[in-house]
Amino acid sequence: MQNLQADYTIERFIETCHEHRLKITPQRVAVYKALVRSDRHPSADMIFQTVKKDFPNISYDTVNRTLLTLAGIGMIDIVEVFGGPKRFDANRKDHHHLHCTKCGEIIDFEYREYANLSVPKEIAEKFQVTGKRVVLKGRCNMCQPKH
Amino acid sequence: MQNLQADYTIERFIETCHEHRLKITPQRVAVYKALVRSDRHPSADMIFQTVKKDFPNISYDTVNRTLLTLAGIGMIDIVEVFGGPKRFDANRKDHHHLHCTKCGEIIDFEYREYANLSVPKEIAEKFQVTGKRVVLKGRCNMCQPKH
DNA sequence: GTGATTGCAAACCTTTTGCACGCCA
DNA sequence: TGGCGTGCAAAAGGTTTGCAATCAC
Repeated sequence: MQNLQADYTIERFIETCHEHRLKITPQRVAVYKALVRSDRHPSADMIFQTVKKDFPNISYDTVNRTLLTLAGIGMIDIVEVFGGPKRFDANRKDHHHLHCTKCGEIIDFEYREYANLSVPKEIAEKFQVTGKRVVLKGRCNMCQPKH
Repeated sequence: MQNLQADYTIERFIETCHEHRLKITPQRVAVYKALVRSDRHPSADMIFQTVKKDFPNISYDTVNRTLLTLAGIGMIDIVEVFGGPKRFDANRKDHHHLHCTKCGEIIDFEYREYANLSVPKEIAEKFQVTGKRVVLKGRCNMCQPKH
């Protein structure tokens, strides 16, 4: 997973914020860093718990609003879930998801063959597609029924 | 959308309930029917509003619990969302989703070419895949930026 | 009859909102 | 300085839980 994060730099973060007229605050930087460092699609609360260690005074609200703001400008993603709190992702690489229907975990994977997924013509005409993802559902390693 | 629903019969519903030792109650039948008739991935509350017309005494709880129970035995699906309440789907056909990042709508589509999506070998070894879905993100017809 | 299911109410968790203060540009 | 962003507190929305009464089998 480590290499997935190579593309992120704080400089880039600052640049993108400027483009969108967003102020650079220590809180925003901290939230973004925490998200980039995680590979577990954390919820706002998980990020909050992490950031609080360095920023004891930060509020949950700020974390949540920052995540929504960053998602709004496309700097991070909101990940599809099957219930429960929103989960976020700073992984900008083309990747796909395994979803365990038992424990709810969402696991990233990359797969070249999915890169060229075509979009049906009728859809491309009406719908401006900005992202494609394959979601595989099933039971993860830990949740397989034992015999 | 009409044809998507052809496969559903109450007989089948009853049969599956029996297999799983679930009792057939009027509430369960009503909830299931309401879901089958909808093509909009309704939330528990949307189903509740519908069923209430015929069943003024049904409680939101019963609706919600019924949906979770049916999802638990695989008779219906919980649909991936990007925040907000759980959404359900009784469409058992192989289909895929358009997700509008603006209004949040999730739209079904079918596409033959996605039927044969391969699963990476490393994943097939560890992960018991029970479903595959392509999720396209973007702006729907209504939400396209106007010029 | 008996155990599963329902309806109700309270509790819980996440997200949203309004506002005054403080900080970044 | 001006306005955006933060922290706080309250409200709103969705989901879960416990329990007594009821219903399907």
